[in-house]
Amino acid sequence: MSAGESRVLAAAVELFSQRGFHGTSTRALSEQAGMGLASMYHYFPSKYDMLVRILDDVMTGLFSACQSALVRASDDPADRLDAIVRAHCDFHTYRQKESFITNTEMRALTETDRRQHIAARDRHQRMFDAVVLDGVERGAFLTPYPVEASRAIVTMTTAVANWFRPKGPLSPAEVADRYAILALAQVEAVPPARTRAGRPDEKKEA
Amino acid sequence: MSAGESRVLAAAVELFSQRGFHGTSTRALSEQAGMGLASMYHYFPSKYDMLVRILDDVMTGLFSACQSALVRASDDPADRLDAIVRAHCDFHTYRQKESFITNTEMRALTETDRRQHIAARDRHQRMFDAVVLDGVERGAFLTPYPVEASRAIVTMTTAVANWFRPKGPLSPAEVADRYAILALAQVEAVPPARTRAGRPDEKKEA
Amino acid sequence: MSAGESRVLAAAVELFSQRGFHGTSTRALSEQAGMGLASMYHYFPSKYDMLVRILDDVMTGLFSACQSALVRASDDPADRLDAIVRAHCDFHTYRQKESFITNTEMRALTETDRRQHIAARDRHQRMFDAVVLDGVERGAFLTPYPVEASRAIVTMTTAVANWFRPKGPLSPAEVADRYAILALAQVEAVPPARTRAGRPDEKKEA
Amino acid sequence: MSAGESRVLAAAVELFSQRGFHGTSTRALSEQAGMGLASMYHYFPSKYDMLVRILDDVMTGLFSACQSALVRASDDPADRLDAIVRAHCDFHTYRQKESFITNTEMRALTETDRRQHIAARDRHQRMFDAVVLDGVERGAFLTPYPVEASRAIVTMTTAVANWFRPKGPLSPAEVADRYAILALAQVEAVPPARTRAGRPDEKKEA
DNA sequence: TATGAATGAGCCTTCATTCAT
DNA sequence: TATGAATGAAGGCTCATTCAT
Repeated sequence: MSAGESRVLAAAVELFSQRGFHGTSTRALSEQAGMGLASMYHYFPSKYDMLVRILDDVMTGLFSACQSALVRASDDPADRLDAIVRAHCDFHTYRQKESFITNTEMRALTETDRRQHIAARDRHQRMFDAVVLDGVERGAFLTPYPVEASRAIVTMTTAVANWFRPKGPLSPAEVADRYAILALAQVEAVPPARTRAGRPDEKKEA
Repeated sequence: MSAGESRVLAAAVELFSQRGFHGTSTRALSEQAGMGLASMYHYFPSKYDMLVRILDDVMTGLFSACQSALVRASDDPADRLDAIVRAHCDFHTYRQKESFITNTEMRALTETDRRQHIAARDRHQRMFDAVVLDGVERGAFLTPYPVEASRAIVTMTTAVANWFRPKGPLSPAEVADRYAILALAQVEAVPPARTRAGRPDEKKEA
Repeated sequence: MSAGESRVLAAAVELFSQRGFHGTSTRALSEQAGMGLASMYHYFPSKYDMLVRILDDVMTGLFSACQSALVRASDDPADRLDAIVRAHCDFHTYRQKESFITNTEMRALTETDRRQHIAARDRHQRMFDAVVLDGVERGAFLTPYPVEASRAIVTMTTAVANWFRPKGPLSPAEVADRYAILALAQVEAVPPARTRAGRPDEKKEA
Repeated sequence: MSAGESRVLAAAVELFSQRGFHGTSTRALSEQAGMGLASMYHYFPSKYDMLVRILDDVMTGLFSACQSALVRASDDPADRLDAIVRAHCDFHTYRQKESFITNTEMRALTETDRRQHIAARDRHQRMFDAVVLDGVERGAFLTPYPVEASRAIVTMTTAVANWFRPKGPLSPAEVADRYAILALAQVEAVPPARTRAGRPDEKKEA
């Protein structure tokens, strides 16, 4: 990756995360990148391609980070969940802006690109599902809602990119620690038998 | 609210949620609203004002929904958390599009409006914090990380607006049920004593 | 003239003089007139018609004011010039805003209307020319440039509408007094024999 | 000044003088300038800035033209007035359109810019005042109303831009000659003792 | 590699006017 | 007489992109 290319990419990450894709003009990008407007077009054929590049990088990085975390982890379900949650969390603190863009600008993609992106997200979600379901099968996790728990874990960890501040009270590692613990709590617990009044639309999956 | 006004607002909710604020043109809005472009300006002085109106309505509605849920709930901490999570969850399924806009378009606000909005979100988050911390004080919740748990609960429930599909497998009530259970699991559990290798940046709040 | 009509006309005089014809919106006019936007159209078929009405009134008023001043004046050339200059001057202080509009908004007229207006201005100018030329013929005025003097007198007096302030140091009558004197000075004087180097384009009327 | 810039400026001078600032659309300007609409914005950040530029250029040019005329003139009061009137007159014939815009579009300026512009006009007027008052002090001019005469001279000469036609009977130099003579006549003359009936509002400065 | 100049399409908004009530 | 609602056209300006240099 040439120096110019990475300057442009950094500018896009910065501005897309601050103002959104449609809220960022090419002029603003070129200023942020410290080059003339036309020069950017030597590195990317269009503004849109910068977005695609960022989202692709994020999904690729996220996937491989989680995968290699699992590879390094033991066979213990709790360990595996711990590992993948930490990896996911770290990614969203260390590469916060790119992650945030991924969370918010998916809709700027073309139909085709969006389908691809969603597919990648689904594959990613399924990595978490697999860990949780494996734990349930092996009796390590007791949650009656493994799929919902898995999704909740991914979304709450993804949201770290929305609120994390490097100068805040928690370091990335501390955030990861705590989110790993919260995640485990969700899957290990068995819900208390609780009587609650039925609600009008309690119909599906009953 | 006049008929025209609500048509415009509905159009804005629909398109802002699909394409984002900056990605929605006033022409598209007027077509969606079924009126001439200039006619919209009888109801809203600008596109921006539509956004502000939507975000204000969401924050107001969210706040009052959660507050009245707490009013109706018993004094039991688990009951109170259950109530507020359900209320929050319901809001994000029943008023999904508006909620989604709130999640994604905050950055389109002016500095002043954004500050106000963030203040409202903070007050809202503190409602959850208060419920969790109260449960911890009274010994009902054992989590060592009440603030993080509270934030995780809010964010994972907020994210419901991102993925929920009315035609999906779960009804809003079922989603609310399960998220209430997952939320409780996060605060009730005490983390297992677990030995883990320290990580390089474990420095803050140690 | 109905009450509504004169309110509209007063609003038009006020705003056209302040912001110009093209710089005044119908909405601003309706607010200034204290009525709804559509109501104005009961009194004038269009914004343009208000302008035409104002300019017509000015030209009519100006013409008759000057003419009746001449009727009342004696046969003495100096007296006649004095009378017409005072009348002209008074009109531009007492009906300052309308006069100012006439000075500046002629170009907003359609081709046809502009021709008519210019014809009226020319007739008006010729009233002054006649007074000056008569004085010259009768030996009362010595200026070698009666036509230029006449134009200069009209334009400098017309410009009174541009700078006169009712709260300024001079009353309308004082302005008229002095301008009458200045006008007489221009026509009565014979230029001193003055030797001056010729200038490159001294060609016409030589 | 780039070629594009002066093409835009020439277009603005042409159209603003014909139709006024508010009556000229940017599209019309771009056609007159022979370039695309967006291209104009390489040279001027807004239509308004073109106006400001024109008015600034006029005031600067007018000021320096009059000043250098005085520098070149002798010490004789009549000579000085002759020089400054000629310079002023020439400016309004040679740069007629810009001058005309200055006469008519001052009101399109923002409050701040207008104040600046008026200040410049006042300084300019005071140049004339100084010449006339100096002549009076030194006994060369006998007019009892030097300030009014000075203003009348400036306004009648300024109005040359309103009526002068290059193809008309008088060359710019001839106009300047005659206006210099008319101006001198105004200041040199002493008004005849004239008895006139008082008028109702003869109150101020009595 | 770099960029100043250029532009067609589109942006948000306001325009003068009409019409049903 | 009065006006709220509506609109097609036009307003000034910015957009992402191209191209000659």
